[in-house]
Amino acid sequence: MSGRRRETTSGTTQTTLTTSATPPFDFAGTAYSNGWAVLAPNRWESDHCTLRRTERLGPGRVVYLAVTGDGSVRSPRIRIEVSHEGDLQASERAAVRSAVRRMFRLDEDLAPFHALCRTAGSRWEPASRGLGRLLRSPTLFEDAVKTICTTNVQWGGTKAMVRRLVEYLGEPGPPAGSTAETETRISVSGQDPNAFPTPEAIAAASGKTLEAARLGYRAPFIRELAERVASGDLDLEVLRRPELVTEDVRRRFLAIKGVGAYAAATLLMLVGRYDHLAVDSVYRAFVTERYFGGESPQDREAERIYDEWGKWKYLGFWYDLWQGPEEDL
DNA sequence: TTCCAGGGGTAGA
DNA sequence: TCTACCCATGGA
Repeated sequence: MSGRRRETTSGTTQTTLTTSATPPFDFAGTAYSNGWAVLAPNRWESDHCTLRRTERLGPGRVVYLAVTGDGSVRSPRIRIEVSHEGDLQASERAAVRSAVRRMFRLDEDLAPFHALCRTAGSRWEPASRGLGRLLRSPTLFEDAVKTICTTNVQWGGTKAMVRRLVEYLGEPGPPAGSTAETETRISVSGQDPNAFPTPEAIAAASGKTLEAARLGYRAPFIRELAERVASGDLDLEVLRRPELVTEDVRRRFLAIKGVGAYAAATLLMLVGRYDHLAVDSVYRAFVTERYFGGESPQDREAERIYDEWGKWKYLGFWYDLWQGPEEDL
């Protein structure tokens, strides 16, 4: 990890940090892997292969991140440009590095999955070259709120709900600077969004504010989740611990109101457990077309398609979907 | 207007 | 454990 700082004319400072990833690692294939890259406060610039994000480091302390890869698969490095006011303390640099490493799963061992891909046939072989690290959020709270916002709604609705939550309840970052580099950022990405709202902010939101976010029947679920996390009644982060039994983690996800089988499987994926498939309309449509000749199977039958992937079945399906239905079986 | 989405909660069997 | 019904919202 290294750092370099540069003053701008607006009082905003840009500090560049770098961190490494264990090869094989595909930066773009990780950042733009599952849709999370376009849910606020993330935004994906495909032209520059850059993931941007507004990140809250503490009360009144919000920074902008621009994350890029160096294109190397074998000795990959990640560059994090932090736009901030004042000095970026050592603890804040560590927090930024930790957030990015968690988002890109840089400490997750996918070697067994990649090994499976090399033996699963030509369709999956490309995934062994650094794919399968599905983007996630710095906190499990943010991931849980976003997952609930994916239920029973089209993707455009999910994006709109999350965008409104961020706009109405997130903390704004510092005003944009005026250097050429910063102006490039503005011209490319538009107005920077707020940071993702804290559990406390959502718990304390007025009824009118949540109503304006148009979360529909999800609003009381998200409110209750925020209240439980803010009060300390629910510690989501402990569910990331690898020593926990997957089925216990799943039961604890299912105990969250608004989380059913689909959302629990999604959250398990987000904590690095791929044993369960998130069977939704996308899954059903894909396997119906690719494996059942267009005739809708029962869910149990549909799930058996990926049995051979064992504890990696979520990623087995994810890459199958990524490849699309066209290729011959 | 009707259907349904990257479903889930609840009641009743 | 299974089914039926209901749940806001918005796009097609």
